[in-house]
Amino acid sequence: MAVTIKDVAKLANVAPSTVSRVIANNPRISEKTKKKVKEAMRQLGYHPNFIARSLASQSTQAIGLVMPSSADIVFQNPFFSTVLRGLSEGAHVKHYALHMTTGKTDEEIFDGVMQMVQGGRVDGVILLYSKVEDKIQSYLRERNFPFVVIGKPFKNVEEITHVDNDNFRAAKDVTEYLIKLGHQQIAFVGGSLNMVVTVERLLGYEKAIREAGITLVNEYIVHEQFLREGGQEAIRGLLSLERPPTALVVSDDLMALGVLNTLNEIGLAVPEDMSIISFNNVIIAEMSRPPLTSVDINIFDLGFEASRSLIQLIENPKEPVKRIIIPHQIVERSTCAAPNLG
Amino acid sequence: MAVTIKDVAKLANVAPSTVSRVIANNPRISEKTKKKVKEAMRQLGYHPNFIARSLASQSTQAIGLVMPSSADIVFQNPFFSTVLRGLSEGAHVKHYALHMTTGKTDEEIFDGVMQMVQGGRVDGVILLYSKVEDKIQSYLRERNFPFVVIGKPFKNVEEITHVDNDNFRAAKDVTEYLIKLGHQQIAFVGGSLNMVVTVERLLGYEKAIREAGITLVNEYIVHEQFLREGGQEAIRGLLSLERPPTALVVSDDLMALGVLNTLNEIGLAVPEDMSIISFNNVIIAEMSRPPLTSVDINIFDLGFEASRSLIQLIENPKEPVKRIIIPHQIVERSTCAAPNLG
DNA sequence: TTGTATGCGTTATCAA
DNA sequence: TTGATAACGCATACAA
Repeated sequence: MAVTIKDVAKLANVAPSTVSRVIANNPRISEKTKKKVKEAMRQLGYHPNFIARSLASQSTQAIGLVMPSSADIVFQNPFFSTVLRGLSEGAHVKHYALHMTTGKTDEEIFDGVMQMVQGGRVDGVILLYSKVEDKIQSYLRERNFPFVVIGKPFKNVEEITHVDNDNFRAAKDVTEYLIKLGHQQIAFVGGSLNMVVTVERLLGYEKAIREAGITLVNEYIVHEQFLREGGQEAIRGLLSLERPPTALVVSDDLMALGVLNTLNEIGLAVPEDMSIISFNNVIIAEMSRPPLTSVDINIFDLGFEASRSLIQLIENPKEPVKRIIIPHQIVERSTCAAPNLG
Repeated sequence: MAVTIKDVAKLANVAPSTVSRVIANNPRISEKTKKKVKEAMRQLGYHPNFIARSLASQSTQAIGLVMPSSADIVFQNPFFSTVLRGLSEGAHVKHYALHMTTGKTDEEIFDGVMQMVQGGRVDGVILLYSKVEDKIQSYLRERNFPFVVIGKPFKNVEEITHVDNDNFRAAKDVTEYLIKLGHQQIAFVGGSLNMVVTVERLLGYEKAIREAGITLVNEYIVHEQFLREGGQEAIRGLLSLERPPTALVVSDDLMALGVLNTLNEIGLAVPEDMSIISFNNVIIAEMSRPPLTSVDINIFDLGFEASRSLIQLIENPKEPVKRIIIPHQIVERSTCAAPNLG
């Protein structure tokens, strides 16, 4: 058996409650006994038992992380390593631990969340993604359980604390950037419309197009799981239009990489024949050839701030709902140029 | 307050212990009361409290995950998303939860492990990497705490359950593959020698070289954090030798991508002027141009088996030490060819 | 087959 | 400033 508070108490000749107070750094305790107790702890190599503490104090000092479906290809995205880093560092500041739940199906994930929450394993939850219709968000709201979403909640935006980029604005910026370069035929290549981020970026794209007085072409809007072979048809479809686009707004770097490859196979040069701008600016953006012009959304900060906000929420339930917008910047590299008007 | 075992007991007109037995699926209980209790649980929406259960049963049903330093660039490697998936699915089978600890420095990470372990937050620990001198491994061994390492332990291999590839063999295979293609000047580009995996791969490479009767050239062995600009000098150094290599064994896909870019800038064609073969076969291996010939090490299985083994170890402390070797396969793509003997 | 009582290692509420 | 003592929610040995 491990050494407990009682062992320490015995050695220090005090009551267990006194030891507990020393641990909690209770001010109403004499320097002398504090020192005595600390010495005993050191001697015995005492370490507090989190489980017992959690049970007694009804708080775990742990944050639950909800990942997207592990079956989903987005799970492979370096995005998650990076948010995780931010999340972890944010939690670390306040000495919170990280508890994870994943699952293959939505059902599995939901069960995992229920277990974490009702099982009292965590004090709060962070959703690492935002879907259009999300049972989990409703569930947490109903139970009034502290949670934060990374991304924009689809419903009840005003009532859910979330950390997000202004994806609408970012997409608009990006599209205007292409327009300024002289492009008029700009296509949008996005992921699943079930993800709020895709919706936002699509809307921003459309807004920019409209504001520029360009007519929206339905065929220019494509949604695909764009990795590997899958994306090929979509791109070929785009190129077989009578007026094929001269530029692409791609919703994710990994997708953009797939697009780049497809274009390469077709024999189109980037940026000469086609401009591409994408989002997230993960590590491979700068490692692709040509290096991707991409929107840096500061993924690390997304995670860091999410942890911070959740902890605030946990420690002060009256904390007002917050919406934290992490800034973004276009990182210009080599995939955008003026259109080839040949 | 949440609904507890007592509430259920009251409603079902039984003792709390009876409810507890129903939960535990104790066979010594009549079908009738079991049904009655289950109905009461359903009616009240009862969920067992994991914390209380953990305290009483001295087991948490949670696995602790130790990641490498989040400051480290390897953290960004898609490798981790994939092991995580495997780990998660393996744990899920036996209803274990995942608890994470990360940190920027080795010190932080070590503290995190101590807290997890001594704080009783987890029943066992999985190390997601293997370093040459690792305080954490010694610590866990001393305390006789169940743990599994993904990779090969540097010390006490016979006494630590681990899940690994035969990296020595894989590197040997790969080198022989290049030799068979006709290469005689083969360089090795690896990561930090503090990682056991690097050491193993280097040894395999050397073995193959020697067995083929080729003399080992010290200048052909390079260790670098090869991402981004950093790798350039190393590659340029290699190329400025009087007899530059015609092929490269690169210890990681991401590194290989960096190498590919550098070669591209220098104006060397792959595989015509230089063959490259790398390890891990993460998603970007097939998305690079040209697509990388890479060793698939079945990352998912690495994680899956690690979870399984740890759980076995936890549930049966007498479980013998195991060494699980996950098979590997060379996936031929487009970065290897016969040397250009021009 | 079921109920009673005790303990798991803390925190927290009273008294002293 | 400190010490008893009762929770916290569940598991389990022992009784019945």
